[in-house]
Amino acid sequence: MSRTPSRSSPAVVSGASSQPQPQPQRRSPRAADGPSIAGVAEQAGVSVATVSRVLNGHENVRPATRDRVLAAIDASGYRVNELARNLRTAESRLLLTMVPDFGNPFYAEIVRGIDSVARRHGYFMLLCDTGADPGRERSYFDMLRRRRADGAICLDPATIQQALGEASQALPWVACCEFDPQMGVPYVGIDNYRAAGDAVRHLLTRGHRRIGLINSDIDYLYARQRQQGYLDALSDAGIAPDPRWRMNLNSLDYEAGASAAAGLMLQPDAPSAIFAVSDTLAIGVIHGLRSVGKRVPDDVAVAGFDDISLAAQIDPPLTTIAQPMRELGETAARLLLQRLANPQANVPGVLLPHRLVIRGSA
Amino acid sequence: MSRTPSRSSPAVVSGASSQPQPQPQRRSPRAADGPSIAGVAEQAGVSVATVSRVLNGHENVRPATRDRVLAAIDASGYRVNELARNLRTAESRLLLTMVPDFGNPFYAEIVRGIDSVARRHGYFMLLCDTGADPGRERSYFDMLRRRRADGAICLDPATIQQALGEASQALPWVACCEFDPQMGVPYVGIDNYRAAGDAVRHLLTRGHRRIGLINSDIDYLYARQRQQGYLDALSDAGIAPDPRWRMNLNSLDYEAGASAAAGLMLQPDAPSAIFAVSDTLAIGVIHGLRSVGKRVPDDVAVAGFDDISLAAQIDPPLTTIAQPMRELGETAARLLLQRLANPQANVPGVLLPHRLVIRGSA
DNA sequence: GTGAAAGCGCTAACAG
DNA sequence: CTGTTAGCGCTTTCAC
Repeated sequence: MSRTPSRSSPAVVSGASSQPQPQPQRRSPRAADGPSIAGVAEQAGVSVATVSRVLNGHENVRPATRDRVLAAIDASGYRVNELARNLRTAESRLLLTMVPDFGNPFYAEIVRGIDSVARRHGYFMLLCDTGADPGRERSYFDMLRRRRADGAICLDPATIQQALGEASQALPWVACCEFDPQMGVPYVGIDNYRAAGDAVRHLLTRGHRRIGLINSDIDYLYARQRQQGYLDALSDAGIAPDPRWRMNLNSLDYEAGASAAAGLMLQPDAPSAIFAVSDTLAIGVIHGLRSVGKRVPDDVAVAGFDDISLAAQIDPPLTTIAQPMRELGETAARLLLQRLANPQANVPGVLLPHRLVIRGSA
Repeated sequence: MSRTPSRSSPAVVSGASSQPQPQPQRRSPRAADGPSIAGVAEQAGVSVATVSRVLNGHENVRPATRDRVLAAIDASGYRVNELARNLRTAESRLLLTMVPDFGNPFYAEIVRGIDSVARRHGYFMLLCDTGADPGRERSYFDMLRRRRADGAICLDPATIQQALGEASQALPWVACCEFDPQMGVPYVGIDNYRAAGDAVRHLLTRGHRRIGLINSDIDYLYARQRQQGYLDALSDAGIAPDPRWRMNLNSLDYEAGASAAAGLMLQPDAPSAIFAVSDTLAIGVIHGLRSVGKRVPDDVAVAGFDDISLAAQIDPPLTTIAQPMRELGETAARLLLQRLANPQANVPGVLLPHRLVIRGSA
């Protein structure tokens, strides 16, 4: 077998470094880094302005000249220095996406959506894992102020967004999934209240009366909205929700769901169904249920939320609320691009439809 | 319930945009964007050089002057324009990380490792999903040439890395997980050959003789190495590997694993154990096995590779080879930083230890 | 200690 | 059509 992993002593297999501690030193401004636009101009026998024109595809260049420039570019292996271009045009063509945890598959698909429209519009996307930490969040917002990025999409808890306060109001950003309509920031999300109600009503339809809720941190607006949807759906059915059926977790990890479910089952009058506000949680719940000898859905039914691709793969397949993840990301990116194009226009808030997906778990 | 999702018509809930098609226009260079360093200098009654000095924490500034500058900065809400700074210092402080599919949880943890050391060294990390597409790969490498980024970490298939050819040899990048030692590019990874052998030998120990291999695209060096490890382990045990037990998939999705496993079971003399080269595949395999009525591990044992956090959660818990994902990422980032700090130093290739984790599936 | 001035490489008027 | 020129905002010698 292999040695036990050891942080301190990776096995050096070949070569050697003369610099054990990485201590980046500034790259010399005058490094032999290939030619600048001036070099190309000289080589082609034209002015830098002309080179710039062909670089940017302007019309007013005689074909012969253009060809000469192109040849010079080719011969010299020239590449524009975007740093310089960006300074001149006052834009970085970089978009920030801030997520609380990019290990969660839910975000992966959203981020793909953002990335695809960003790229289609000539922007690159920088993915930032904030860990739902206000400090990190703030430091990323600072990138906007420092012109490191042109705009941002924030998926962090609404509470954190609010903490940024009015100071950030004017910055070019939009909220995705988590948003406070009052804040005046463009947003895209779903109707969490109704979606949660749909899930609970499905459980009700299946004959369940004791329905537990495994919720995430209440810092998330979606957590509050889904809880309300759950509460009201129960009340509407003439059921008085027992507070002991509800749990709030500060993590969406599988493990968190597993131990929460196991805990819930310890109660004398334990729920016969559990609604978890995230598929990752729900998958953990199923695991936790099994660990205390409960069968799903026979002993306890489980419903999740998001419909990540994994949901259909586990045993039993997960009944869940599908969010249009890809579309959420795409819309967020489009809203941001709109705002960038037209800073003073008021950009809409958008709600996308969700869908109940019934599988084996409930 | 809700309407069916529709790509073309998101429900606009509030506000309205005057610009339906995002058509970014250049931000005016002279925008009212807060003061520049010159403004601060004027306000503090000093030169821009002095402001720059306090900004960068240089020693030779009289405390009184420093305070005056700091006050001016504070009062004006000044933020350095990193675009300008970057042009001047000829570095972007941006690192690229290229992954073939960032939906795979395996990469998430590696990327976290990269991100943490990058940030600790004052760099931001741009995550790029190449989809294992050479064209996208190339375009990201171009960011290095255009100075959009200072360095890159590539997790894409070795075949693609090689396709980049010598042209990229001089660029500041390192390979992670996928690497060709011959290429002269710094790398970090594990001993895939031995790791695969360890997995297969474990299956052998459990008494299995007919062991299937569900492999990924052979473009990946790891796929070839793990296959060889599998083959040799079998041969060493005096078993002639049946080619019908082997499958190559061009995806690591759960679905791919599921249908591959189902297919494998159709054979007359189907394997009694399956080694999948990725946990995501293995999870799909278990699902696929179940769908054709096979129990795991009683009818068919399953071993995976990676040890993503999900592996312990599914039923049955997955026996797998653990890769030190976090450490792989951290090491890759450190190697890159080393290379940046000292371009001509030859940076080492590093192999990190793996570990067999025995759970319920095999 | 502090200031003046020279660029980093590029784009965009403005002339011609 | 093409060239000249003036910066974008910052860092960094080089004087004083």
